Amino acid sequence: MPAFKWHPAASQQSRHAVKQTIATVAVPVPLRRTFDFKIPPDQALRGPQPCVGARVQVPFGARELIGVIIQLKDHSEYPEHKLKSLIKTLDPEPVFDPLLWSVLQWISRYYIAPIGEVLDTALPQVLRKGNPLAPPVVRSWRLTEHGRSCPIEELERAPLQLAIVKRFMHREVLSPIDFKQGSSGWRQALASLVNKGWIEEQSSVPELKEVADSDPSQVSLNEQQRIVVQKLQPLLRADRFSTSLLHGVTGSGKTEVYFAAMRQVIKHGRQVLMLVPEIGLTPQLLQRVKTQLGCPMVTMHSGLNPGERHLAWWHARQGSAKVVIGTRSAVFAPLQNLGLIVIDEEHDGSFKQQDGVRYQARDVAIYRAKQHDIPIVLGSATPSLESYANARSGRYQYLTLTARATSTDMPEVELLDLNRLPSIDGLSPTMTEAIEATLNDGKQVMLFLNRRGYAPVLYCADCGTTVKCHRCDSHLTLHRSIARMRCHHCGFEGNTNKQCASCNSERLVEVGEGTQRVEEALAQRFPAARLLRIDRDSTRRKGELARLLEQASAGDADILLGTQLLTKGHDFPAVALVGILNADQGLYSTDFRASEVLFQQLVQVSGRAGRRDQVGRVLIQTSFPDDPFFSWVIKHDFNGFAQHLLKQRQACNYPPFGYFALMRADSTHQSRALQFLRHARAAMPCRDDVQIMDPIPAPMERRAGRHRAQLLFSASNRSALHATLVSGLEQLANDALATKLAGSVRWNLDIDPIDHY
DNA sequence: TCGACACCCTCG
DNA sequence: GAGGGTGTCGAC
Repeated sequence: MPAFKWHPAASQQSRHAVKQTIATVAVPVPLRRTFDFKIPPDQALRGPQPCVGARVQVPFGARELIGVIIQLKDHSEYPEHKLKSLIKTLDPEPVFDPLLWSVLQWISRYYIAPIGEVLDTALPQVLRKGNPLAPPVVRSWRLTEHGRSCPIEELERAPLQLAIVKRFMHREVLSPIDFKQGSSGWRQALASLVNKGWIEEQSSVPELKEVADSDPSQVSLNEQQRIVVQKLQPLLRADRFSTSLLHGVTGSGKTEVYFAAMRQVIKHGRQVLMLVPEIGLTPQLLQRVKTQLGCPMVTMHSGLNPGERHLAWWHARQGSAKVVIGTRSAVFAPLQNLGLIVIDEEHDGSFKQQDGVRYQARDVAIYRAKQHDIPIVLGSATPSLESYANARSGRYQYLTLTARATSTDMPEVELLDLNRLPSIDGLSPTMTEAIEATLNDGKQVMLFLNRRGYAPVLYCADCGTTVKCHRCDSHLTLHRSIARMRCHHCGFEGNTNKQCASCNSERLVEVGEGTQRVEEALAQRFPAARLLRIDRDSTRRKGELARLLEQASAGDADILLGTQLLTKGHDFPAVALVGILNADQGLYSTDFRASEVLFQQLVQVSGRAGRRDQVGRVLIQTSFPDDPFFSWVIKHDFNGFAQHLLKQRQACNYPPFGYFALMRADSTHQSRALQFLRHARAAMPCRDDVQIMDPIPAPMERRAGRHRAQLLFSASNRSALHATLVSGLEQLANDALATKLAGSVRWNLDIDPIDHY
């Protein structure tokens, strides 16, 4: 693999190596290069002896940054007198273990991402800020012998201290959270008590508790699950790299298979990493992991505060956590004793990081498994075409679960032709009747509409003007309940006008329907039904989504109405009818992946119908009922559809047969983004096996006040694409005009992009 | 003459 | 990406 100028090959050097005087440091800036610093002589050095992989504090321009040592050497290419010195070293040892280190180096190479940013994303915030590489501790206090023997009357003139001592009568140990509600003077009060020797302070690392009520033996597998687990056995035992795709229809019980595999690995004293989609980390799943695996576990996801994150990271690193379950970024969890990686819903888009370092966590996980020489299991009811193709070609072991675990049949799917059925507020009469019948049966209805708000367009009946966002090329969506117009692309929010801005007409028409409009219509039509709307607007507050989902699956709702938030891996056992109110967005999209995603959504959402011994019914409203797309949907024929898509993709050399990279640029100045990309294109070396398109404006040219453009690269071979980009970027850095443009143009590179916006 | 702002450059 | 330096322009 080529070594890049900005990214010298790093070898994990022993910290006892010959004394080196220069440290090459990766700093967290979006620059694809590293910087050299002088290492002060021993007596002047603050902190432990520098070693590769350790954090250091360095002067950087007018700032001081925390970076990571990439290399130690005795000579710098950069003039000696211009070098600055390390301010201090922070770690006596590398913060990353050698295998994770090599994964991070690979990410930087593969995604052509600045190594400083890569390392930065892999560290918990607490360590990024330069805190010591030490376990997060909580302080607590207990009464000393002296305190016990003293008469509390002595504290009569210090009421707060008295109150604290009284608390120790009920509790042996008190920690800061016990004082959070109380008066603000508790810190001083505690300090005085410590001074007097009444109480003593201790600090400890919060321990991971074993689960008390777990019962790992309770799980029984059905025949298919047992066969799959048997096939996994040799791979789990082999102690070498292997990739398996577990393709199981919705409700087939993939989770039980994961657990069986995980249990076996844990039994042998190894750790397990389980990645789930952002939405998938629900209390429901965590409860199952806890009770069925019954071992110390940590979660890693965006809902944790920095302290909690650090604690989870620490337990993973120490090996005290046997299972780490988390979202995308958990792929960087420090696990030295890793024995298995599981990726649930591997097709899910949330595994792709969409800003900063644009990595695909599934692919990183596979590379990580290879480094650790361990098995990885990808699971989905609707695998990504990439994984599916790999499984069918034999590169991955292909495991299938074709029957639902509870022996219910797959739901029956019917199409409702919107051309023939008049729909009111997004609901055709047939749909309304079906909802009514289901409610009368005392069963749950789930409705899916991938559009939030009340109406996506507000249109003037007199002059035809629509209300647009002034910062984006898009319409403002009406949110009637709060009487605001919102842009779903930049977050702009404005008041609703009673009159048309251009002709003052009051005949404003609400065109199209979002979840709020349907909610209103349903409330009118079925006033007795308990209605739960689940979309980003109704779940804005933290934890609200989990709460609503719990409420829904507990059966405390008759109609669930929601956007794609509803589609992902949550069990609603009582749902008997699933209605898809508009399947057509995505059917004729410019994005070649749109139909793949739509199919996945339809299958996932249909899969919510009819679990627990009742056959469900799925109704899909569409204006294109004759589109061949639906013939596969109706038959639940993922394989047929996937084969069809693969043929199409192969014919035009699209992923997974060809490889894409997308360079995006945006600027406040119209045309500058395009101009920059033209320079970028010109800087790229020409070769037959890499196609570079002409730069084009993005599908939504203006967004949040910035003009956007993109440049698409495609190749039938990854390394050719990679080599082109690397040498092209180097060339681009020498292009004076491009550099000048880059001042006002923001740009980024997306390797294996999943959407082309 | 001052401050606001856009632009540009550097960062070891 | 952030911070600082420089140049431009309008207001006072």
